[in-house]
Amino acid sequence: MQFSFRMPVAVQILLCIAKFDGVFKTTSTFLASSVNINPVIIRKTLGQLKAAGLVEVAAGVGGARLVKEPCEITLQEIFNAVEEDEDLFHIQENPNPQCPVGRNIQQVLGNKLSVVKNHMLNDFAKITLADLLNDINTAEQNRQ
Amino acid sequence: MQFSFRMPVAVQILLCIAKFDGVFKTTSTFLASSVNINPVIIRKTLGQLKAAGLVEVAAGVGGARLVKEPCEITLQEIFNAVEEDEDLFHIQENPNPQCPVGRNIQQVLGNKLSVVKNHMLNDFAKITLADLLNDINTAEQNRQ
DNA sequence: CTCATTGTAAATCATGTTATTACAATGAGT
DNA sequence: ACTCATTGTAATAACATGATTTACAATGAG
Repeated sequence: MQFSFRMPVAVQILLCIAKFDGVFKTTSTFLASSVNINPVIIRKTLGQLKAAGLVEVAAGVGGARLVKEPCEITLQEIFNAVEEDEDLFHIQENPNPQCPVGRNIQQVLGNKLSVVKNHMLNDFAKITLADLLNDINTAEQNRQ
Repeated sequence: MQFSFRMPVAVQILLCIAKFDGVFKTTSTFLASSVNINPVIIRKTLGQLKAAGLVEVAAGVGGARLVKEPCEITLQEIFNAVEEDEDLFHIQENPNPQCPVGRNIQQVLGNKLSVVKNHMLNDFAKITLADLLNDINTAEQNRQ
C-alpha cells in the first residue's frame, strides 16, 4: 500500500519546468516524455498546480512557468495541490456501536494518526523544489 | 489517496483481544462483529500478527491472546506486520533516461521521501496499544 | 484565420482491496 | 475415537480507484 503517482509526477513536472525554463517550451507533450506518462495526466496535474498558485499555464500557445521561486515551493504545497485533504488511513466507518472498542476506535486512533500526518506534512514543508533541483544537478555532475 | 483498512483493523483486533481477555473468547467471528468486517479478513490479519510475534491463536479450539503486554506493542510493529515494506510513494519506474530530471528523479526524490517515511515509522513507534486502550477507557468513562 | 496546444469529459483498462464461499486441518471436550 | 466449533487457506467475485486513451471544443499568439 502506497501513495499514487500523483505527487511524484507533480514534482517531476515542476523540476522540468524549472530546469528547462527559457531553453524549451514546456508543453504537456514535452513534460509527458520526461515522465513517460500520458499528456492528459500532465495537463490535469498542471491544472491542479495552477489552482494551487504554483504555475502559470499558457492556454492556446502552450507551455508552463513557475509563479514562485524554486526555493519558495515546498513539497507540502505540491502534496496538498494534488492530494485530497483526508486522513492518512482508512478507518472502518461502521464499527459495532455495541462494542466499547468499536464505538471509540475512530476517534481514538484518528486522533493519534492525525498527529502523525501533521508531522509528515511538516517534513514535506522542509523540502523545497530548490533542494531537489540541487540534488539533480549534483547527480548530473557525478555522472561525468 | 490513503492507506487501506489493514492497519486500523489490526489495531482494533488487538484492542479487542486486550479488552476482552478472560471475559469473552476472542474468535474471528467475535472480532469480526466488533470491526464489522468479514471473519476471513480477521483470520488473515490475525495470521500476520501471529507471524510478527504479537499474538497467539488457538487453532481448533479458537480464540487469540496477546503475547506481549499492551505497553510493549507499538503501532510500528502493527504497521510492519500488516503492510509491505515499500516506499511511501509510487515513483514512476520508467522515466525518460534522456532527460536529466527523468534519469535522477527516482534517486533524488526517493532519498527525501525515505527520510519522511522513517519519521513516520518513528512516530508509530511512540504509540503503544496501552496508550490506545487508555484512550478508549477514558472515552468510555466520559460516556456516562 | 490558422494551428499547435490546453482544458475537459468520457470510456476503457489495469490493479489492488475487500467480500464471500468453500473446505481441509486442528484440537479441546466428551 | 468421535464430535464440532474454529482456524488456516485457497479461489473467486465484487468493487473501488488509479492510470490510459480517445476525442473535441476553447484558447490565443502569429
